[in-house]
Amino acid sequence: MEKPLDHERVEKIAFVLKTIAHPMRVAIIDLLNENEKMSVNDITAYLGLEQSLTSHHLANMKMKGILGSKREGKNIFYFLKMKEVPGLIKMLEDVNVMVF
Amino acid sequence: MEKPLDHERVEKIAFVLKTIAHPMRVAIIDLLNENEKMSVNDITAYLGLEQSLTSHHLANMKMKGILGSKREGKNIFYFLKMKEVPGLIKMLEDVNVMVF
DNA sequence: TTTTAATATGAAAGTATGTTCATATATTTG
DNA sequence: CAAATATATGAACATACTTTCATATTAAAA
Repeated sequence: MEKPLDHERVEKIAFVLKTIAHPMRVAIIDLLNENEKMSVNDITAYLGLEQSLTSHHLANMKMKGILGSKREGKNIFYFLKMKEVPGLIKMLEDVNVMVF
Repeated sequence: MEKPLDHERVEKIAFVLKTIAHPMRVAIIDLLNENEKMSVNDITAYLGLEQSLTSHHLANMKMKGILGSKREGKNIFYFLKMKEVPGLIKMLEDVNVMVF
């Protein structure tokens, strides 16, 4: 039997989960898992969102260490930085939720 | 290259993530991963919470299919129901979050 | 050097989530 | 059956998160 997680770990785990626990964020992460890097415009267009909303979500995930970004001329490309994250989503890919 | 997740899947994944994205919930899940089943009292005592707060969290996770419960006399025991969930936490066990 | 394209930012509004408190319900025990 | 124990519930409040909107910034192109 393993030791229970200590308080700090629990906080960190919840922090990461909270950061990605939103449909738009999951979609963005999935996209970036398949594309290495994408501009804000591409993501916005691909997901059919509003520019500034996409930007807010990206900035938030970047601030929290999930994503990174890099300017290339007029564009800013975002990419996955926290390697554990796509795995989480993969693990839930076939999850079955009755409440839906 | 894999197909992007469809809208419904994204929603379901986010739904599960949202349900567990809270330190108390992570701790409860971790506890139930190591104990098969636990009474509300045990969980409350173990985590040092308030009875009714524990109860609210448990009820919420049960309603959403993460946990199940079973009465045994005076006690009600909760247990893990959604098998994918402990794996998510395991996957983040050693995650490193700079913002902290 | 003005205009256009791409992205960011901040504040306000809207919505959802977590917590507390007081009380209800169910089960066992004396 | 009255008291005690274990758990649930609902409403009020507090806090956090998401979205929108208007505007700022940066870089490229005309």
